[in-house]
Amino acid sequence: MLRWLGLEWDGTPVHQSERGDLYRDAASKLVAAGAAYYCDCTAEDVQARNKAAGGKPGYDGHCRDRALEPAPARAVRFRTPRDGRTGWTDLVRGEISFANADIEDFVVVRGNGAPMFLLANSFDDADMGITHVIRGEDHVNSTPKYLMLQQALGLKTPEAFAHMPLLVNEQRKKLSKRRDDVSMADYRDRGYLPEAMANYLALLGWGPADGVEVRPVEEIVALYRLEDVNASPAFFDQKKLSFVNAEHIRALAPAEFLTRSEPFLTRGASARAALESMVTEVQERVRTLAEVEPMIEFLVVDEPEVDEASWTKVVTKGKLVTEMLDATIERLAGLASDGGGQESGWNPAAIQVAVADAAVAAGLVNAEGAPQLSKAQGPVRVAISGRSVGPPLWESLATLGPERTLARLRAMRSRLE
RNA sequence: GCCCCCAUCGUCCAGCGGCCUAGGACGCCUCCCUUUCAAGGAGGUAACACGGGUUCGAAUCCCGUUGGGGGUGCCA
Repeated sequence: MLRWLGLEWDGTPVHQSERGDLYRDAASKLVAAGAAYYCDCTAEDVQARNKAAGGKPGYDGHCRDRALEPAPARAVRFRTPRDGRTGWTDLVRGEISFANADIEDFVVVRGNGAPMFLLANSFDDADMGITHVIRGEDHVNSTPKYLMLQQALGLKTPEAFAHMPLLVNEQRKKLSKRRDDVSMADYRDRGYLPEAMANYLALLGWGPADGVEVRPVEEIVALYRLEDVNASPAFFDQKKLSFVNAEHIRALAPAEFLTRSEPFLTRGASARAALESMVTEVQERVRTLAEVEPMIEFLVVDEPEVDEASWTKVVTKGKLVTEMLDATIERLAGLASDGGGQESGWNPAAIQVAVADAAVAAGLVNAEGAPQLSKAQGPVRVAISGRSVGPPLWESLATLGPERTLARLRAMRSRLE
């Protein structure tokens, strides 16, 4: 998924599950140095004592000076300094610091011997030579612990931290897996381009100085600076994502658009051929790749499904519908038989002329007697596609071909008897 | 509760003491173009949370208030 987004990584992945011994060793060093200690308090014990003490949460340091020996079920806790502060300069937030006294003695290795994530994380980062720790704002509070651990272990701390603004939903709550659409795979499957995704995501919390928001990812990479990221949470706006996606789709070379659309075509070669015949028309209209097939479906299916709303709008409320259909059938039939059955006359320009003629014959004209193409095309469009909106009509008819076009026009005409 | 962070149009971003009668983008609305829909063009709608300072001068600096978010596990 990172690769889909165009993100690469250095080195080989490190699996924390295979490095348990390393973390336990580190914890032992901590204990030996007096920076950590064994604790046999259960969660219930701690809770009970806290309740008795007035209900304040957190570990009370019960075992801090008991000098317990290692034993099964005994956890290792880090001995937090009682005074002083721990802080850092955050690339996006500036100076942040915590009073050490506010940080409880946190568990580093569980009673069952399993190291805690925080220990593994801070150890691995130093071990792998991580220079920049870039993560969500929700990690701010654990950063002092991370720092304390590395310092106590004598490890090198990262050059810089950047705590990015959280992405929030309409309720202004942090995006969550359960509630919100956060799956990249999902966006990919819904027809969003990876470059559009990367582009839009970069725009949350940051903006290019020149104000050009939609642009190639390489440019964003060149322009992006963590120091310029703002610190307030950002709403993930699907509407704007759609816009950005549409822009990136339009920026594609037609051949590339075709290739990218391929996975979304479920109707095989005929769908591909249909799309090929009117790529640019479709490309310009679609906001996601998932919208491609519905737009050309009428060219592929035997009988297009009739959309109720379209029928009502164009047929029920329309005027001179039967007249228009009759006249159109006549002209197009003539056009189809022109040139002794050759299809040379069946092209968008000729079709437009024929339909315009039909409009005049049907009486769909304006005050000057010119054909009202906008009204005239309605019945024809519904007849061939079942819908009142779609790609340009002349091109659509040209691609559909005379036989199917006439058959559909006649079928609709008979429905109106 | 305690700790940390945040606060400019509905949304995202710009603004980092005077150029701001606050700019751009998405959305929405109007008009133009137009064979529908898109695209494109021209307009419009709409914001510096509040209160104190500092300063000749604050959206910009400081303090407080309010509001919002995040964190507070022997979860990752």
